[in-house]
Amino acid sequence: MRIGDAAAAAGTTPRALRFYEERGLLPPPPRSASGQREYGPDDVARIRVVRELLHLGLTVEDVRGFAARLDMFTDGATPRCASPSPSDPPSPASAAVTRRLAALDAEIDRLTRLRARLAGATGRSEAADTA
Amino acid sequence: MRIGDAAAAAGTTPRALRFYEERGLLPPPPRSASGQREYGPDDVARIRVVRELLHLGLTVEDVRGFAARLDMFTDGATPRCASPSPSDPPSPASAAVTRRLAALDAEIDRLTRLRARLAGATGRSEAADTA
DNA sequence: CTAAACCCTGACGCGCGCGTCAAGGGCAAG
DNA sequence: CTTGCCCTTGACGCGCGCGTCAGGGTTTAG
Repeated sequence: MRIGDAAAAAGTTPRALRFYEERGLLPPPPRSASGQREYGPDDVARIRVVRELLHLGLTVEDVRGFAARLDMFTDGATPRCASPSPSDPPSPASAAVTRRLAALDAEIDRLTRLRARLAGATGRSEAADTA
Repeated sequence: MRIGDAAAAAGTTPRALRFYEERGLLPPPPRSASGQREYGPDDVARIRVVRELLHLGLTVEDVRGFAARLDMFTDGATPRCASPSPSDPPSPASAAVTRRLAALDAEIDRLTRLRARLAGATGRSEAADTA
């Protein structure tokens, strides 16, 4: 299948696929004689995984870090970093997840404090909780 | 005083002052014969107020919305939107604050959900709370 | 008088995940 | 053959709050 169909099958756009490829999230697919990209079903599965990871808040940089091992996830539905033994060398994936969690916590923290300061300085006093 | 001194007195940079002026957060100050901006102590106070509001999470757009009434705050230390009667026509300031609070809440909400999904999908389960 | 330090305007850079336009070539249907 | 949609690469746009450089003029201390 060509890029448009692959993109549609994965729920995204051709532009996004070229972007992922350019940034190293997808391997360069084979080309037809005229230079057009040729994707297979496995590629579509991989694209879905990449998109899931991005939607989970990982950055392009994060995902590129362990792009080579992404095929391990293409069979399962949701990526689960099972830890066989608690003292394994941390995989680049779980390291990226840890960093992202820390970054998210820091940002949530910052915004929460900001909200408190803004509400406090203007005389309001509701809470902001949804978790 | 010239722009460098005014900026230093307010704890910021000349570039920021020109930026505030360009975006309508500060009134254009008088110029010397050679075109250099001339600031007074009142201007410094106003700059401080603008910076406080920005640090409180208001956007440039927000602050520009009620820039004309900012002088009301230049004598008090912390801006307090006292509400004389609970059913007043909302000032542009408190409207902006309300919008910012809502935007902050929405963003905190989004990040919190994102964090939960990321933690959940990878098998971790700590909480993220600091408020 | 000269050099240093300041001021001016205008314009690009940043970080992110693509969207969008531009200019050209390919591919299947009528 | 033509029509019309799809593909290719390359480059800019976005939103925010300035930082930073370029290429000048001004002011001030020695």
